Amino acid sequence: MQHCYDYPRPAVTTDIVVFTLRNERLSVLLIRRARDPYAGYWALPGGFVEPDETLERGALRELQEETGLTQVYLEQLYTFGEPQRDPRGRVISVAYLALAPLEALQPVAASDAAALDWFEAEHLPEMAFDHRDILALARARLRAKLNYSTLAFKLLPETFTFHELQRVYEIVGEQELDKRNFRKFIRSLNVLQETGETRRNGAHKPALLYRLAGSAVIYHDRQGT
Amino acid sequence: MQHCYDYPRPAVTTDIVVFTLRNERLSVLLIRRARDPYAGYWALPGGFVEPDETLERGALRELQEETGLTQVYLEQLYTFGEPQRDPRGRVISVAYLALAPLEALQPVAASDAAALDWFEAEHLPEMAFDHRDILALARARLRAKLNYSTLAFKLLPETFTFHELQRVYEIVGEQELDKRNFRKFIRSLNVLQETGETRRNGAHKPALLYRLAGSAVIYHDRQGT
DNA sequence: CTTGATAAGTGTAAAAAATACACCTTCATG
DNA sequence: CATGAAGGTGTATTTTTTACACTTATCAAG
Repeated sequence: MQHCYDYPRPAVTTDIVVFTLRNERLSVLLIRRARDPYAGYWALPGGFVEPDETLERGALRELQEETGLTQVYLEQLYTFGEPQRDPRGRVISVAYLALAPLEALQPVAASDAAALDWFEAEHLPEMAFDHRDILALARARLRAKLNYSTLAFKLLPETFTFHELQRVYEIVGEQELDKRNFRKFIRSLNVLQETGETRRNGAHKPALLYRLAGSAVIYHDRQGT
Repeated sequence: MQHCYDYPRPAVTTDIVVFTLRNERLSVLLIRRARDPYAGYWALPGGFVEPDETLERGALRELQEETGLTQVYLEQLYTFGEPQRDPRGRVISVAYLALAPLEALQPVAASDAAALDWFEAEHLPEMAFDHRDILALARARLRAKLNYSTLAFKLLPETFTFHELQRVYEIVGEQELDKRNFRKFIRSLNVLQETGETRRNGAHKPALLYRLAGSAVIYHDRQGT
């Protein structure tokens, strides 16, 4: 069945940049393209938006279909619309930034795993379309928002230690932080809740476990995107 | 001539929130809709993206066609894609934030002026579609970016006095600022260039005129969108 | 069960940044 | 040439950020 319009229309897709921390590295989930264009190259998960779904639901659906992931934090990143970005024709892509702890990402195995892999943000393979640009923007955005949002927490499981949280800030922010000052900074956000539990982690004092307070807002200080 | 595709495609439009300062108020340019849906309501300028133009060029073209404006600062704001946002069918809109000094906006008179008007951001008329939401987001974004960007300068003509710049920050930020501290803050950005000129403005000391240094970056401190 | 190794957890002093605040300058007008 | 009005300037105080070192709880090995 054909769908006809009086004027030409672009195709609209979503592309999702899924970041997680693996082996203390910021990593992104990519799919190896089986067919042309860019056969053999790696691409962001994503696909066409369907008529009755919101952009965000479309992104979540594509992510589920292509990677099996369902439990991720998602926010809109930017819309890419260069006329020549896809050689097959005009394709406008609404890019999303997704974050999740590695634990939430095991469903990846559920799908066609051969074509799926994690890459360190520092060591990307040859990428299809303008996906390298999209990824670069996602990374810059994530890094910028670290300091005035609670995005970092989205890379951790529900409960976590102070040190784990600090590592997120250090890895994403690409700089080492002072332990005492970091704790002071986080406490000043007033978003931490003690769980009462501890985690024994080796031959030393066990660490207290925290969770993000349910009432925690995403933005603090200077609000913005 | 019909354009046919194997799958349904949404229409893609741009909508542009043009802010300026008028009578010491943050104001936005709206167009009165002549026909249904939302006949008689006010809407943001914008329209369909053409096959061979970038999203940004499309936004600039629509702005020119509908309002006569050509000299504005433009940045992408957000993409709105709720399936029901337009009763005529699926329309995805890439919203842009535009800023310009009132002086650059006289071309407004060039177009069908009867249907065009400025509204104070605080006193908006009944608006079509989800344009009120778009406007609210644009306003929040502008305000948030004041403190870590040079967006405020985009609301001023090429040369301006310190006091005029302060008024921009006060009006957009919705709070009064201390004169001496403000000057210290701006100087610390290192983006001001003295023109050597002054402006006589009444029975008092004339004000020095400045311009934004050509090398000035948009972002300072914490970079981000 | 004592000892040593390891990461967790804590406070204070110094430096930097942000804030509060008042008077002199320059010009136009009468 | 006196007056009124906005332009322009510096310093002291408070707040925030940074730098920095020792004690605590646990495990493993002797």
